Amino acid sequence: MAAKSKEEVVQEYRIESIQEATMRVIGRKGMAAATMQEIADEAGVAKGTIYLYFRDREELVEKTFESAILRLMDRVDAALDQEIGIDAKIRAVMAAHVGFFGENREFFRLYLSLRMPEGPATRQRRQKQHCQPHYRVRAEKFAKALEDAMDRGEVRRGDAYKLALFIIEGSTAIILERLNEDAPPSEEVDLDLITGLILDGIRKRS
Amino acid sequence: MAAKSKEEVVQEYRIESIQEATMRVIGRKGMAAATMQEIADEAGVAKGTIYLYFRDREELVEKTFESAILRLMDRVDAALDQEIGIDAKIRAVMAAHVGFFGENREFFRLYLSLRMPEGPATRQRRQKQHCQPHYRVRAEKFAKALEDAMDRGEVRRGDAYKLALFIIEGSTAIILERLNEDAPPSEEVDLDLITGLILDGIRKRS
Amino acid sequence: MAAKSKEEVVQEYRIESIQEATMRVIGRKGMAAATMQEIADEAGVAKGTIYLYFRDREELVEKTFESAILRLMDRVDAALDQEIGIDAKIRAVMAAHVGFFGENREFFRLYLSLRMPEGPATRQRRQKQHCQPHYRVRAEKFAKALEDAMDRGEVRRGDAYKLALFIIEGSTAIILERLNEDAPPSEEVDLDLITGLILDGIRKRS
Amino acid sequence: MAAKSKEEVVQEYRIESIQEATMRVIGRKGMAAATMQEIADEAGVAKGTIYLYFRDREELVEKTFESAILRLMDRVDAALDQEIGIDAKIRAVMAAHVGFFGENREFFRLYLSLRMPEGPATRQRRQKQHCQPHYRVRAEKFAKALEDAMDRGEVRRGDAYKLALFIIEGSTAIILERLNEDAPPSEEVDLDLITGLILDGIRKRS
DNA sequence: CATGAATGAGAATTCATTCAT
DNA sequence: AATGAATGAATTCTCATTCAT
Repeated sequence: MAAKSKEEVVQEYRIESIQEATMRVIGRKGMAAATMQEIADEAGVAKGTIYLYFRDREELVEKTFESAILRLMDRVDAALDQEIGIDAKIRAVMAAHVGFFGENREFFRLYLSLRMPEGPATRQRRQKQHCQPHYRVRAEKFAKALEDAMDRGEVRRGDAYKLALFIIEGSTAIILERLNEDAPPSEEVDLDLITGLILDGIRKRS
Repeated sequence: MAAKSKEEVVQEYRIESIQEATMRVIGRKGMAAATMQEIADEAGVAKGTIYLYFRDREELVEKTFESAILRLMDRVDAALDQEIGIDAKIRAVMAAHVGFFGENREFFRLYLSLRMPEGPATRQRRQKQHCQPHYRVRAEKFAKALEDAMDRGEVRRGDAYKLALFIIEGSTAIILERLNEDAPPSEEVDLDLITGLILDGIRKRS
Repeated sequence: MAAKSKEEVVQEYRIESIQEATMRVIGRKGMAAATMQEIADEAGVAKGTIYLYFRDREELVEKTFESAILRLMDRVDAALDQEIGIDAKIRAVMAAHVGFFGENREFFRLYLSLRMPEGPATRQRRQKQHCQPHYRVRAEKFAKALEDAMDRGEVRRGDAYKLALFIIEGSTAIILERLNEDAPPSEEVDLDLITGLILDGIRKRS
Repeated sequence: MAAKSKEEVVQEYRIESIQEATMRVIGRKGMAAATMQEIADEAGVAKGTIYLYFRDREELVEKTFESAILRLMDRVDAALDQEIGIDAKIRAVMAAHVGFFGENREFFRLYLSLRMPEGPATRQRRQKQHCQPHYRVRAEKFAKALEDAMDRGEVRRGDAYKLALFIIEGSTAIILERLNEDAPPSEEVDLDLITGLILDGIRKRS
């Protein structure tokens, strides 16, 4: 059995604590002001140690972003994979988002900095952006669920990918707003708002 | 008549061309990699000249962002101020966005970098964030239009501010996606998609 | 006879007001922080105008220093040229210093920056130091008076030049201290102190 | 025994060699023209290394000045603390000065730049002037010795602080003159001159 | 003559990255 | 493997000087 050697365990632990430190520091100072030194201090390791596990700052940030977003996507996948109606599915996906960002508030800044593709010709100083795929992957997964619902007649036909983009970004805006609110309403209230909006729009119907 | 002296004209021209250069360079390289030197080169002036018109890099970026966003908001305001139903109004607002971003593609990166409040404790190195207000102002204006529509019975009652956030961010995602598409569909198609989604949701109705 | 043309008068007036401005700004900000812009503003002329009358910053500062020190030296010369005993002469010289610095408080900083030879190999960025001569000239004039007094038997024989240096710098220290005192004593008191020290030393005699 | 760890030794060595380089460069180029790059080159380290040991240029210059002046003051204190008559004491103090400046010729320019309080409103760009105290402290220590001598009847009563200023600055002038002389006389000759002048003045007595 | 916008060399400072211990 | 002192490229910003108007 894949029994991890002590070295592997230590290694994984290091990687994790460095990534957590990275997220905390970027969450605190913002992407541009987060220095390797401060990240190292936060992680309780020496600056040089970081370079044993990550090629450079860019890779560190990217991998940190990726591993967080993967955890988010795991939750979202779990929601999407359920055999439930599109109503419940959307609600579950949104609940996954709300829960994740609530538990990982420091991820916020990192997410804002890297979530979107930066278009062509980006590869400069900071940010060489191999991250773009995730954005698409996430949207595509959601689009797939929408297409299934379209097939089942639950949802009107349309460009599922763009709908997915709209829904993800729109709901993210609300979720991030929650983080800034002094007294956010219960999750239920915001979830109702989001799912209601997505499913039925804002138009009043008799 | 407020006849502008020659100096004022020249001054305005300088400011404009520097801001345009700023937008182009940030559009090309990204916020972090855009250096004063490259902006100066792009604008065809010396580095020092920029400092005659802007206190420092921060003010340059901020003012550049602001003047662009003001142009966007002018268009949006024009759309919102029309005496038309919420359907048409939303479509007009979205059309304003699509048009603006289509004409100002370089603004994209700058917009992504500065549009959102960065939450508490941001005031670091770069970005003292006087930009935040615009984000809220824009959302609030839109929220006001929604509230009016609620009063008129066109729209279901709900948290207008959060609805506005959702709509703005969601539609922005689609608009930005257009910029990356090799062969974007006609504006009409995307506008139909967006307004349809906002007004009626995705649910299929018999 | 040398009737000054209007142009010459204007020219002299310009030079004078620029030099006065230079002294005031250096007096206020210190040598290093005094910029051409601020000097121009203080003088009420454009930056470029200064360069019509002075080759560069260095020449401006030097000439400003020189013209002030020449005024000081005129007073000192007047004191030295009197046909009076060395006691009275020293007192008169010191009175000239006290009076001059009292009237030209802004000169203080400039004086501190330039008074002394800076040794070999100075010619750098700021300060190419053609000013050194004055320091020596002043000391030599004073030394000449001491030598005369030695010849007349009023003063013990010794290295008149070094005595002069000692006396000038020592008394300057006291005079500058006056400028910093909130409530300086009457000039007479400090003059008694200085001349007493120079002439009779500090030793108590029966 | 406070055995220093190797790191501490290395650290102290670095600090010392950077400070020595600072003194040499300022001695050679003058305060204003001494750049961090040249100081680094002179010290044989990289520019960045200096910033590991000193916050900024100002702190570097200040600390360099201070540590030199402290060494001078140690010597002066040793002279002042001796239980000897004022004659011998003054001579010893002056000998300390002569010796120190002879051994630290590069300190000269730094000393000229920072020794004196620059009067009110100095706190500008360069020089926040924590250096002022030393000037006063040194004068006050010397004044204290003079007061003791007054109490013992060796010295006439008078404003001890101003006398001290006079003596320090006056003798410094002579000592600095030595540094510029091609063939300075023996120390003894100058010391005789200085102490004679201070104690007995220049007046010839029968 | 006077102006002041424009210039660009040059200075301080930061920080990702390396490498000897 | 871990460290952290050292590095130096890169960046921002300043300001003396020039020159077209």
